[in-house]
Amino acid sequence: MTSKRLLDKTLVGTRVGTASGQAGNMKHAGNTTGHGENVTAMDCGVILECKNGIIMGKVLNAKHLDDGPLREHPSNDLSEIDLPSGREKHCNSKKMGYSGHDEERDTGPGGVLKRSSPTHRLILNGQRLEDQMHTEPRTVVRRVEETRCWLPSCGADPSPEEKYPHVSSHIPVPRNRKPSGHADKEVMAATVLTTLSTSPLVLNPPSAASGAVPEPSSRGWKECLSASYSSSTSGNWSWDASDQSVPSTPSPPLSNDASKSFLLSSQGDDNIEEAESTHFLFEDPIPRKRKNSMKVMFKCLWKNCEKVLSTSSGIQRHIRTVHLGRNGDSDYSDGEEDFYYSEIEVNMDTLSEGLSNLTPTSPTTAGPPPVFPPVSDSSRSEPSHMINSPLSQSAPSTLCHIRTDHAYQGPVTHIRTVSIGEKRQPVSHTSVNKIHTSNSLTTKPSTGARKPRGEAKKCRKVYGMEKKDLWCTACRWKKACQRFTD
DNA sequence: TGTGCCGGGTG
DNA sequence: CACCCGGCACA
Repeated sequence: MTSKRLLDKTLVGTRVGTASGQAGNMKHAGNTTGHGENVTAMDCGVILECKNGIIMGKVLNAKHLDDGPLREHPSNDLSEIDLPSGREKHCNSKKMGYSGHDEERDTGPGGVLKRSSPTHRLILNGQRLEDQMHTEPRTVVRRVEETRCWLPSCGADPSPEEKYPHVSSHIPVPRNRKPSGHADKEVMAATVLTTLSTSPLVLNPPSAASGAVPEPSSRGWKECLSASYSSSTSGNWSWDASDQSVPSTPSPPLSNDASKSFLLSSQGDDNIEEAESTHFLFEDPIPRKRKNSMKVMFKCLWKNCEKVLSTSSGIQRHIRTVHLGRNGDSDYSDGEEDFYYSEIEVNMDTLSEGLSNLTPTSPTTAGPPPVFPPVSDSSRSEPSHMINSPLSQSAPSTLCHIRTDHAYQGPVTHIRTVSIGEKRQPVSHTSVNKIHTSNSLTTKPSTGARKPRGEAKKCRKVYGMEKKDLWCTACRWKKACQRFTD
């Protein structure tokens, strides 16, 4: 397990170019990793090195990283990539990453691939890379064999005898490919390279990047790779080659709008979670109240799930049983679950408030990520979540009393306002009541909630006990006065 | 403590 | 429903 994670985190730590802007986007979406310009990704003896926007692929023994010079192959020498269609979806649904709970990994400077990117998980021939690492001796240093990109957009000329269907799911493998063993490593290497190419920085190197990127070569493999992915048969996600934006995360399949959080774009039916995620993953505009109110939670990243559990074991079990279809009774874990959840810091205080405000009917939950408008001085002191909440828009931020109609009060109409601090709520204000019940722990049950006493004199005061017959019926019945309403 | 009135009981 | 009242919360 330890070794696996070590390898995984190495694998994910790849960065191409400087791309600070893109990296910033990714940072929003999750934890990042990577360490600067030249980053090496290694797994299963595959070394990927990114220099000036070119992915250098190497296959070697992980154990021999320090052994002598390594042969490097420019990106246009990417080797054979064989993604059986039956596996590709799986591959796409996996994220290449590490399980990690290592904060240092998570926050590496300029990182690109975030650990919450299940897409980058590499599974080849039904076997994960780390599995290979466990089963194969690492004693061979091999170079990645060269092959031409066969995709049409690359102008490649794949051998006619290769019957691979269309594009995307397969990249033809030379027939002289070695049937096993090292070949698998080569495949892995190629796949790693391919997977890494899905990085936004690779597909869309920012113009502000170092500028040292050799444009022709990078464009070539960019086109190949993006075209390959654009026609992915996974069906869950894809992006057009013309669309240079990239799914920031994989499976859970995501929007191709990398500028937005994957959570924002893909979880329309789970707004609460969405908002939470937004809150946690984006740069938090909401000042946290107290540090000691923070709690680490574990959020499932599976599409349309996003279950949040308080323990890593719990979330692993959830993923294992619910998403991976494994035996829930078995405690066996190869760590794959690690790739499908991420840690989030939950501010327990704001969480409850946020959940309260983000009811399914809340208009704020259906829109884009919150853009906090300039607020007035008076509202600036309010909690941030109030700014966009429906309540804050329809009601003054200050508490105001509610005057409710009563059956005894007759056809008296009021323009009523609802306030958080109010105890009593008309039954018709269901959405408001929801907010209150979840927002205020001190809210009492329906019994005992009273409206504030009115200022006006009532029949008793006006007429006195002596003239009780002059009282309104409500007063006589000890009900809310009909005659002298507030 | 007086007042307002909610909730519930009775017919 | 109409009527009544116990009991609570608030001023």
